[in-house]
Amino acid sequence: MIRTDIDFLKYIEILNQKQPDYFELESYNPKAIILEQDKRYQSLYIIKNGITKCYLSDENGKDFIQEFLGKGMEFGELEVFSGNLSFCSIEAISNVEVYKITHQHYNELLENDSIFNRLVIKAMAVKIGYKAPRHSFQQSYSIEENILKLKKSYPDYDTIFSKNDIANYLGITLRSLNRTLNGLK
Amino acid sequence: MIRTDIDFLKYIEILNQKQPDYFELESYNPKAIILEQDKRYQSLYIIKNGITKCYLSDENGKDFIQEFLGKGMEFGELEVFSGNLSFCSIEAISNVEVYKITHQHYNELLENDSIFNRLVIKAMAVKIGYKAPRHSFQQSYSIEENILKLKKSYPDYDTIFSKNDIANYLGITLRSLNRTLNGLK
DNA sequence: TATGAATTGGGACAATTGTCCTTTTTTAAG
DNA sequence: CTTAAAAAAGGACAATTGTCCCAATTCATA
Repeated sequence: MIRTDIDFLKYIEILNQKQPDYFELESYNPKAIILEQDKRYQSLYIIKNGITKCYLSDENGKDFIQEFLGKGMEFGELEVFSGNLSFCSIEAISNVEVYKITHQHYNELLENDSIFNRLVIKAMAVKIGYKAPRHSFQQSYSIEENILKLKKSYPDYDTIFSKNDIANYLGITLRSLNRTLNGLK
Repeated sequence: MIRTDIDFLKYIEILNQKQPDYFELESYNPKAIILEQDKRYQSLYIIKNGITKCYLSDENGKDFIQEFLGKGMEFGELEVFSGNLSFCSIEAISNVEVYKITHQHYNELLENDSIFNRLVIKAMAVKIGYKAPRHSFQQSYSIEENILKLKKSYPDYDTIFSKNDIANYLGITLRSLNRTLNGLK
């Protein structure tokens, strides 16, 4: 549910010591929008601390939460390769610290640092790999089974996230979430 | 709906001329399983020709089609980085030709050929980028809207794919698909 | 061309989930 | 401490979608 990548974070912190001019440390309060959908950015981010949500908003104002991102997760990196506008928004849930790096510096690292390169590829492979099973499960199983699964892997999920976020993560309405939670009691 | 990556395919064919010992050309008939979920592989594939479906099967035997893959799409590459068993199955829909390359050779190319490296990263970025909007749309909109969207981008989708595949792609039952198609007539 | 298998189509009903509201509870700010 | 706003909870009803069938059609192959 909350993705992390500790190896990547560790390596970023090593790099940050070697080349402090590559990274900028930023802080955000809960509810701050760090990255906004459909905007153009020159930089991307790696989470040093805290939890964010990554979500898509559609024209009706409905949000679809893709994932919750924690330590070591990067975001805004896809735009380096596609050249497109950012295709999701990132909002801080807790207090969040991020390393910010420009596309240009990121590209330099990718080309000149093979360890960095490998870590980035690996992170992307993981991102591809976990999405499909989740969406598959969400579509094939009932809301009840989805909540039970969530509870199993994150017993205290309901203390960290709002009901609304959980519903948006599961792709259901708040009403359905409440109803199902009642059924479980 | 049918993903392709022509730039990547072109580059693979250039590489194949330079280093013919890296690639093996294989052919499959419709319905052949090229890659099977939960098995271990030493090689991965790039599609030279034809259409395949990439799907996950759950324990109840339900299939969830992630994508249809066409020219230039690679599959089985995630396992190079994760070391895990294959997490989806790939089945030929039309006659299919693929380039097969071992994990080892693939890794060598990644490390020594920066153009190849960049194409692989780009392909992964695209894979990450298109999944989320699709699943978001599928969850937020009615079956009818999903079918209309499909028709728009692939007017002749129903001549290429079976009804069952379309239903599995949309994450709905065959019954629901038929009902909705009737409503559209 | 006969025959069983796969694919397509749809009726009837049940279950699930969403929509629209209203109420209660909690939170945050003055 | 008061008060407005946000979050949580849930009633009533409607709409959507699934389940379980069975019939018709097409396809592949002996």
